[in-house]
Amino acid sequence: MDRRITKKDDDASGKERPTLKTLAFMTGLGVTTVSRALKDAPEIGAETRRRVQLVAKQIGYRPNRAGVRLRTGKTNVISLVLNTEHELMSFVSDIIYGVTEVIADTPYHLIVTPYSRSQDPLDPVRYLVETGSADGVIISRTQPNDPRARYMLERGIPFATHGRTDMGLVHPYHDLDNYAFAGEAVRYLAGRGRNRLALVTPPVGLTYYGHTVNGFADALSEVGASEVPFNTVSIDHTIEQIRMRTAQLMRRDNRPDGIVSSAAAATLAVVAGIEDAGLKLGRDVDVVSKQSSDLLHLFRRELLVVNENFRLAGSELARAVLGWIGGKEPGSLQSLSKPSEVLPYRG
Amino acid sequence: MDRRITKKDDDASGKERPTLKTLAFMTGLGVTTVSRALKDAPEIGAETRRRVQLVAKQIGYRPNRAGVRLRTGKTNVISLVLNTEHELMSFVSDIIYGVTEVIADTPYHLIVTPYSRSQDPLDPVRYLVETGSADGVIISRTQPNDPRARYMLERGIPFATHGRTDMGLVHPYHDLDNYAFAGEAVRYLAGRGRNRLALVTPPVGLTYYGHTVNGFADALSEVGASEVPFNTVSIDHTIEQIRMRTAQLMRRDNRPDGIVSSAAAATLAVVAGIEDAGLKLGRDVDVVSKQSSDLLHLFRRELLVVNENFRLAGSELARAVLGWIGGKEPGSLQSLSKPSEVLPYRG
DNA sequence: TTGGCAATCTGTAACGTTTCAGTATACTGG
DNA sequence: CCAGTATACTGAAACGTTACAGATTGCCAA
Repeated sequence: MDRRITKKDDDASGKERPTLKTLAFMTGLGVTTVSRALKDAPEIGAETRRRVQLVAKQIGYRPNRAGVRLRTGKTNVISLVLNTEHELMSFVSDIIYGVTEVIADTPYHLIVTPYSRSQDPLDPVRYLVETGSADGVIISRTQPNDPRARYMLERGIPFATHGRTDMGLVHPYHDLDNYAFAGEAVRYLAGRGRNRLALVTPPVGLTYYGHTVNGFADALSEVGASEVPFNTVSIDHTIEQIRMRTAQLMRRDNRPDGIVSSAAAATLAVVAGIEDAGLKLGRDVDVVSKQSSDLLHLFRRELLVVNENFRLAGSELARAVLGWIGGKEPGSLQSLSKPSEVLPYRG
Repeated sequence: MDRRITKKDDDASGKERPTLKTLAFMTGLGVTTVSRALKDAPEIGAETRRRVQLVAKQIGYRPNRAGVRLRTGKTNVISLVLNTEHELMSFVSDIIYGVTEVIADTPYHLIVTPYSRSQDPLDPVRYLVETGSADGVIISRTQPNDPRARYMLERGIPFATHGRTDMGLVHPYHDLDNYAFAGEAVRYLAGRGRNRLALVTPPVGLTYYGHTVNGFADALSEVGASEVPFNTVSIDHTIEQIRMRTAQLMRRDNRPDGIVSSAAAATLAVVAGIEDAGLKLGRDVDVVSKQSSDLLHLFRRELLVVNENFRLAGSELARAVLGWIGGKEPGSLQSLSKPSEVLPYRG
């Protein structure tokens, strides 16, 4: 046997990052044994196992991600796919923080995969799947018939959606009950005597657009109020557009006396529009708005708010993906948050 | 030669992701040749090179990240290290988008590495460096004497800081000129006849705290105005705290008639506090505030704003890190943004 | 002719991990 | 005492890539 001295036969020297080989050398075992001992394989003697684990802890052994990934295909990465144009502000950081909270004491890393308006939303997902860059994926801006969900379901890659789909396919999701939100909002406004209501909708095409619109409509007929159509804007429009069109709306004869808004940023614009039209919030019109951080009441105390917790959403989505990766049933990884009740300014 | 048939000798079948071996088989070359042809090595014949690259493009070859990483140590990852408690809202998503914009057409992925208040800020950085999880790092909340920067400089890992240090060590950074910001703000207020000014500072301990305070002080004496001390808050305090203490401040005899605020969220609280004290913005007191999205003017049109572009910051930071990784001089990768001028509400 | 050299190309080893197919030892029941 | 088997361990191969150290060919100068 021609046994040449190779570069690393003088292992366990000191400065280099320890590997299984280092551990094997230190314990006098084979790398196979060390590998199995570290993952509590049953065919390793109890004492050996403890010994290996002790040494590993002592010298701060951390498995090399590239090694694991190359051998097993497991990336220990989950990817959050984000639209870099639409996603409104604070939203994103909260979700990210929620996700990181959950994966903090797992080996998982979070990578952010962006896509822009010009691209097909399927592109980034296809990239992730084709290159095997992640073990799990989180997507938002979910549509009733979502090609991304369908694609990942076909390829068998675990994912979770922020928002539900409606394709008769089962997969993990987290969503706010926007049907309930819109309903609560309408009932609250009706309780204050408002009966000509307008809705600032979510982006047309997303699933929760439908939920919101339905909740709004159903509650309207329940309380016997009427809708003032306001289809010219959604929360995806710019501040300027929303503001202008709200002002137009509020100058009409049959202007609404109550508005339900699906997002805080849009609400700022709506209020500006209302005031542009010379009307006063709380007197001429009441506005109920979702918000994700507690800013609207600083803005105008007359605003009526419903809180949505995006940090929670991030956590739930991460939990769902990890659960699926871990072998749980996708159907058991779905969660729906109730919105808070409608909150007027308190003291 | 005992040449056993191994699992993958029947390569190039179709469904599997193509590797160098696949390309080698298809072109009839060795994997070494293919590898070098793809990176335009000079010792490969021009025609061979073109041929390999053509085939590679045709079948959509993408180098396996784990393979490259294992072999070379290059991760093709850059990490953004974030504090999950302090970082204020929209801030974060803008930076992320800025970063992703720059790395979009590079092989780099962005991973978000969080740390919480309870932890030593050095922890996540140490983790990244020790596990070799990234080729480059971006940190924020930079301090004059920043242990993280020092640590990474020692280890020789490329990084960029959002904000400058003051340790006599040179490294890439991007920063807003907060000295200029505070100065402009003071001069603007003085121009409106305000001469008893207070400052809502950045978090004590961060480098730009000093810049801001100095810019404020120097401009004060330049214009002959006086400072009303307001050291009880910084923009790291909660909305409630800022609001309460502003109200207290504004009820005192020697209350300021002008306030400079270092962050939009704090400004909301400041305004609330002003109004709690029964005073009117624009009449009793003027407020100049930095903001990163165009919301403050919707909030109160009397506010005077200075814009800070965090998306640009993200791009600059990413460019800086990539530049350093690519071998440029760290000293050449520093950039300082001028703040916008002070903007009153326009029509 | 021959030695040298440039131009192209190639096999092998190595990065760190897990899995497959064992091997060595001790113990069991007949 | 032996076959059979459970227990505890091990070497080699493989994942996909790059670097090192050649190998082969053709050409030119001496």
